[in-house]
Amino acid sequence: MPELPEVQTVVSTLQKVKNYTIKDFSYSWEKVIYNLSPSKALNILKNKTINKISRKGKYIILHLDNTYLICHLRMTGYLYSSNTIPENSKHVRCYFTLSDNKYLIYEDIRKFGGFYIYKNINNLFSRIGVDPFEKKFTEKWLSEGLKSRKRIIKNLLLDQSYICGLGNIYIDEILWHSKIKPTRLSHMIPKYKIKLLHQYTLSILTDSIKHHGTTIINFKFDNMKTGDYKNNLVVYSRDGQPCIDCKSNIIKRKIAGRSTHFCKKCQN
DNA sequence: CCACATGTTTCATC
DNA sequence: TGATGAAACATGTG
Repeated sequence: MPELPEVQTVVSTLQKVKNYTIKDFSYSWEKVIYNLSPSKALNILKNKTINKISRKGKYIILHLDNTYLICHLRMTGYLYSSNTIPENSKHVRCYFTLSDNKYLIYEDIRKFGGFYIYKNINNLFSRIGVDPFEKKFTEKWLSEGLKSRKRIIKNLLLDQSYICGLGNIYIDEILWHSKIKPTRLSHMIPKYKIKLLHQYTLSILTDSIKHHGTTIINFKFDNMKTGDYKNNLVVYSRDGQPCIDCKSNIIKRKIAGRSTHFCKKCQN
């Protein structure tokens, strides 16, 4: 479920585990760490301190001593800290016991998400592109990227190796605000719309972060809290309802293999 | 039973 | 090469 604003929300609330040390690791699903066996993971993580918690794209990065513990929530991941382990929660896939009787707990209904453990952060950075909140994300950079590719804009914006952090919901929202049809080829988008695309990418993500992201089905953070940017969505999950600008019906179609919502009249 | 779900990776194919 | 689409991952809901 989570895209950039939801992941940022999680990262903000996880600041409270900063300076805690990992003492133990327990799991109920052996594939919860993508690139290592659980026993090797424990060997590496044991007694390492969480020095910093940051984010790139949809990845949560825990900076340990000489090691990175990276979490991707995929569709239904829920990473939070607590003083107790939940007794009757069906979906706890693993948890890290921290110093001072704190826990870092990972729940995941669909088991798509999980962790990577890397010595070198370039293992991650080399496969993902520019985060919209990085300095590199300028109108000029975006414009050159769109012109040099000839791809359906929805597909391109979903491509995490180009821009990382955007997902299905926010792309639909950003394209509506920018008046760009999701099937438009990237090199055919006029300059003034690229300017809008750049501006709305930043303003919509910023706005959503202020609302702690969007909870439609599963997104939770901290202690069962939910985001309320849902009330600000203008196209996503509003198919059949009137466009807030022109009143014609919002269309839902499969594009790039994902359900895509847009206004036929406003977006060209 | 079927379709669908805020994501990413892999593989076959154009 | 580069892009696309389908499948796989696994579970739940309507």
